[in-house]
Amino acid sequence: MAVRMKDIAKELGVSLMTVSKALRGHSDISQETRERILRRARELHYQPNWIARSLVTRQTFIVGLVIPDLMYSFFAEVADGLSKQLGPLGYQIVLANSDEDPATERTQIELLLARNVDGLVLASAQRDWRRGVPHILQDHDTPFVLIDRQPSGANVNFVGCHDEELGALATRHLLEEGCVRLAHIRGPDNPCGAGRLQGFERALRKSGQKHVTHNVVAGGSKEDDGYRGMKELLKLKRRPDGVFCYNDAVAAGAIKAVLERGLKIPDDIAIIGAGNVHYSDLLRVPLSTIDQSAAQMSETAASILLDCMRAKTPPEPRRVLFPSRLIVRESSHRTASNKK
Amino acid sequence: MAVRMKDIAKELGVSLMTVSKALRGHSDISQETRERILRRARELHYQPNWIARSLVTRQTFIVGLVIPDLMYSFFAEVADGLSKQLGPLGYQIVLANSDEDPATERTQIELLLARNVDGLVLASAQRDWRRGVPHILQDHDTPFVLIDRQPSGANVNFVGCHDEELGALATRHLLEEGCVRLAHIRGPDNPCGAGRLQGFERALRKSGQKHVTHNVVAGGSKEDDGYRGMKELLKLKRRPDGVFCYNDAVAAGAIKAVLERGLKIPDDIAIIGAGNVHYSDLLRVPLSTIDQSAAQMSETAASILLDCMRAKTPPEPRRVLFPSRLIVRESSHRTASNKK
DNA sequence: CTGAAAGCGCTAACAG
DNA sequence: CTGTTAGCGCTTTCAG
Repeated sequence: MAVRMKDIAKELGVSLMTVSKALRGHSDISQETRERILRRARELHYQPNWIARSLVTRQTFIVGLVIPDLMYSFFAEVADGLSKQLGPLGYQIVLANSDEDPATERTQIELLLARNVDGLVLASAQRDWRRGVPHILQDHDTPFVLIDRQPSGANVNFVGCHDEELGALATRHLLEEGCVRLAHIRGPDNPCGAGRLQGFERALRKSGQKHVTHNVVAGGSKEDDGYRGMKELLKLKRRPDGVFCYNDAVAAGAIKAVLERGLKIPDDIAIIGAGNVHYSDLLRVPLSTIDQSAAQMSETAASILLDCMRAKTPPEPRRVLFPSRLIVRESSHRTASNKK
Repeated sequence: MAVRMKDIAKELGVSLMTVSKALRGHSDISQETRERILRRARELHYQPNWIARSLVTRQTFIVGLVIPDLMYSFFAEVADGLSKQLGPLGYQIVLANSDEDPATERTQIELLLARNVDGLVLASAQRDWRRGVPHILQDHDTPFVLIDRQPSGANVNFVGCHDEELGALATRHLLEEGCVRLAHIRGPDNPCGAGRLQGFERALRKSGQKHVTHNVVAGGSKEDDGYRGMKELLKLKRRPDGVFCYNDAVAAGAIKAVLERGLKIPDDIAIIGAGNVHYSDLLRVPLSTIDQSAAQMSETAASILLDCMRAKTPPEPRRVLFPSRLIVRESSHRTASNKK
């Protein structure tokens, strides 16, 4: 059994409180007693019981991170960044994987709240934020920051990028590269997937080019979804020559499907993803993508969360949008001869 | 403020105990009272306070996962597998990133234990397991499973593969492909890195081929380490024609360095990694690797841990070694003409 | 079937 | 400077 304060106190013939204070560096303990206590505690490998401490202080030094997927390296990067920011301050992170399912996400959030986490970072899988999660979160006054997935018109902390712009940026790039039969393998049915789709469509409308056609196929957020989506596109009589994929994982799947079919990227089909995942320049065909600054995002999310956790009264919600940055690599960069 | 049992009890005019029992489905509560309580609890979105509950039951339903790196997708796969196994049973996972540093790892383990986690999964960064961690773990009787990183001769739960065999397998493959100037970009200075290195050297000795030379360069476990390691190898007068990399991340970095130098893979240099990370067949040059069955590993680790957590008395430590499976892709597969 | 008493390991507030 | 008292929200034990 682990040592408790009581044990140290009894052994040293002082009261439990004296031990408690000494251990936490309270000033009103004599130099000598403090040292005696600290030494003995060290010898016994004493570690304060955080469960007990949390029960009274109402602080757990735990932050919950809810993400739809760990395998997609974008969220692994977020998790990594968050733990690097928060770890040195004594926080640990509880990971909850919603697997892109709104109901699972709800349950996980509830559990996290029941554990009295000090804060929450959510890449939400909710289709409609307003009806899903808010009231659970509002009952508890646990601060939270949404990340990556933008909730439609809710006044909450958010760090991410403007999805519609992102979609438009990717699409304009394909147009500029001379693609005339565009397609989009869309993401999940949530604000994020919807936003990128809208950006795609808006950019097409604005381009004003009459001869440009387009298609949208169902996708998702994972590699498999991209693979299937692209297969479907390849069945079309007039197959696309430029495809914007919801994210890099989807794009990776799409590339696979194209190469299997024996077509060339970008000559036959140009491809662009989103996320700028850390290995995307090492892919079969180095992947063009829209950078979302994952590292900075998690850094910002962490600092907003910290502000909230430290504040007495909840600060005004902040929304930080990082600019979408186009990164052109081989998968979409057509040589002059290929452009029309 | 969140609702407590006390609130429900007062409101319904029953005792706190009755609520507690009803909520946990105790049989000795009348049908009617139970329903009244359950209904009200649901209406109020009551969630039991796990901190309080844990303090008395000594169960947190939290499992700690300590890994040296999240970005290397192998561990992300482990984290994912673990949470998929344990999640449905009501467990959540606290992530602790040791960043390949033994001291950080120790601190993280101590914190996890102070949080009374029910169990621990460790991909340990300790150089020498015996002097590092055991006594911290033995004081607490928290069950734990080591994963991937094999401790030298300690009788504890372990799930992973035989590193020396893995190294030998990779090396034999390179020899069979006709490489004659082998090199190894080694991993961290721990049993795992050491084992793979030994396998490399053993396979070379056994091959008995006199004209085969070899080199070993310092590396690490990340992409950068591989990049730097390969750069160093490329400086040699007689540069290697076959390189075994500690893991896939290192191999990805190595590939980058080779391509930047304008050399061909596998014709000029064959490369093989380890881990069979999920995107390795999508890499610039599809990566040959040794599969370590990440998914099955985490599944097995989870089930061993569960057995321990449920058992009254600690079961005999189990060690499960998965076979290393060679996966040949383009990065090491030389055409006949290239073989000597 | 229901509830009162005691306590998990710790800290806040105050009294000596 | 040190110690006492009173909980945090829940469960365990045992008496009604």
